[in-house]
Amino acid sequence: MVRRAEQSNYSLESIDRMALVLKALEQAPEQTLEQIARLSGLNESTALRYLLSLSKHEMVERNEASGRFRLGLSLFRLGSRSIEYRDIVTLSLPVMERLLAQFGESVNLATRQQGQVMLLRVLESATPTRKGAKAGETDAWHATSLGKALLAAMPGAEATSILKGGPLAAYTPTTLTRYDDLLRDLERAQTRGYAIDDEESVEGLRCVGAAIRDHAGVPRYALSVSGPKSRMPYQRTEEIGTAVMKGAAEVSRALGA
Amino acid sequence: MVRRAEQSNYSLESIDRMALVLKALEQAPEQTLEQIARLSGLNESTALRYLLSLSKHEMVERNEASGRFRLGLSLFRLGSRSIEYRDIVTLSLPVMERLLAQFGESVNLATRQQGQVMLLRVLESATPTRKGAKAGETDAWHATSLGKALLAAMPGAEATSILKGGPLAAYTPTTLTRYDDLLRDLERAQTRGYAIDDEESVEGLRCVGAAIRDHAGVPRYALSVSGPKSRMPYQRTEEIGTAVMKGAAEVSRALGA
DNA sequence: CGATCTTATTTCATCTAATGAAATTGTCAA
DNA sequence: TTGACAATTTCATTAGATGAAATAAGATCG
Repeated sequence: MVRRAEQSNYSLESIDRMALVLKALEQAPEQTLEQIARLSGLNESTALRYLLSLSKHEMVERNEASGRFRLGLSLFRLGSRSIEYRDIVTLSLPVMERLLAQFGESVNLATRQQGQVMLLRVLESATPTRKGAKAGETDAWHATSLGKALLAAMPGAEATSILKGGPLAAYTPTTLTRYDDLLRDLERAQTRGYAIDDEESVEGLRCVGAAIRDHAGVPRYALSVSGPKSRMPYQRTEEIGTAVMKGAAEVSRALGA
Repeated sequence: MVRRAEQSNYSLESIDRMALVLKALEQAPEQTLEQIARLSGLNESTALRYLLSLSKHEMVERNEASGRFRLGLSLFRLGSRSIEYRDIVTLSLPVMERLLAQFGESVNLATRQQGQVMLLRVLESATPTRKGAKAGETDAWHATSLGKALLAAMPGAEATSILKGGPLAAYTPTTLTRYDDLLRDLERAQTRGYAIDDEESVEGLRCVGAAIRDHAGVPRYALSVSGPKSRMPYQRTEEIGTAVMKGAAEVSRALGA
């Protein structure tokens, strides 16, 4: 009954082109036909046809006044459905709620998506100082506890190939932009069991994160707690880190790791 | 510069077929090729090609063990982007937060999408008893305060055409399933300024909602507060209803109504 | 108020690339 | 082992996608 497709040339070009259009629309909130054509590399006629066709299904909308195009609400509906029934979301929710209740800081769940780290769910701290990250956003691999927790948990070769994808951008003065520093940090995370982001992505923000392994033992998700450094002194970081690690292990077990 | 497409035959069939596939995938969390082909009306070969092509872009994923198909995480990412920059979401957030703080009950924002009422944003009450609705879900027009608030605010002919779409399904014993009853209820909502859902969609749940008008005065969104009837006696319903109505008017003004 | 410019939309001849019936292959269950 | 079932691949056919060029609608400027 189960047989997996092997042919790579088994792909519709129109779907690839549609994906190019959507990828272009992701780049900015609202764009003109010209911009979209340029970004997607499609002929203007073709880009317009894709945009109008997608509009019909509300996957693309346009600003009535300016005629510009933007991503449509059908995508929001489909996207909501796409995580609704995932085990990872339902299984980690109780753990996330417990961490939020215990420490009062924001709790985040992320996964790998198209080579990036994407937030799946965010439980926000009730305090006014919070990062304000939203599910669906993508984070840097090397500058967040979520990304580093995943990197530290995966085979070295895989981590290397991800990091080779681009330079280590500096988001703050403490971002680890040197390869050696990062590798050492990942080793520390490995022995410690959780990764630390000490203002490396956002100034004033400290996070601790640990990887979650799926049924096959693959580190596919990561759990983190993040808060302003004023409320996250190093001693507390250790305490929270241990709890995050335990929580991640608990979810891993629930997934059948 | 702005010229609007008029030709309806300006649409790519491959995009229509892709939409059929995605629509089929929305019906259930995970499906076999056969189910998807049947639901979408496509030939199995064709359906498979679309599914594999969409998989390449992570808009579709498959269960490794069973080979079944499901909606992919790219859609979640795209969907998040699609509401990120909308005025309605940013403008109503402060109002929603104020209502949550004031009454301690869940606050919901919805819009029309593909002929249905879809939740755009939900701020959940901190109490354990809460509906647990999630953004992206769709609600019944005739059995929720959000739907009824929209119906009551739109021209009668439009409301009628929406309601003619199907029978008035009964979700609870108090759901208004008779056309006359519903119309009378909508009239009451009109004079009152907000709609009430008194356990009409979920037993034990009471909601009050009001419509938000866009810059052109079209009732495009709705705001509601929902809570268990134990905490929503009629007197409080009135108080909250007035606040919701005022909040909705505030957002309408912010949108330029 | 008209001319000009910019950008979106439409047309249409060409031929790429999508289709689906049938054959094949892999898995599961007996 | 052997069917039975469902997924995958092949391939001849032609539907339907493409893009260059023409057109139309606003916007801007003099």
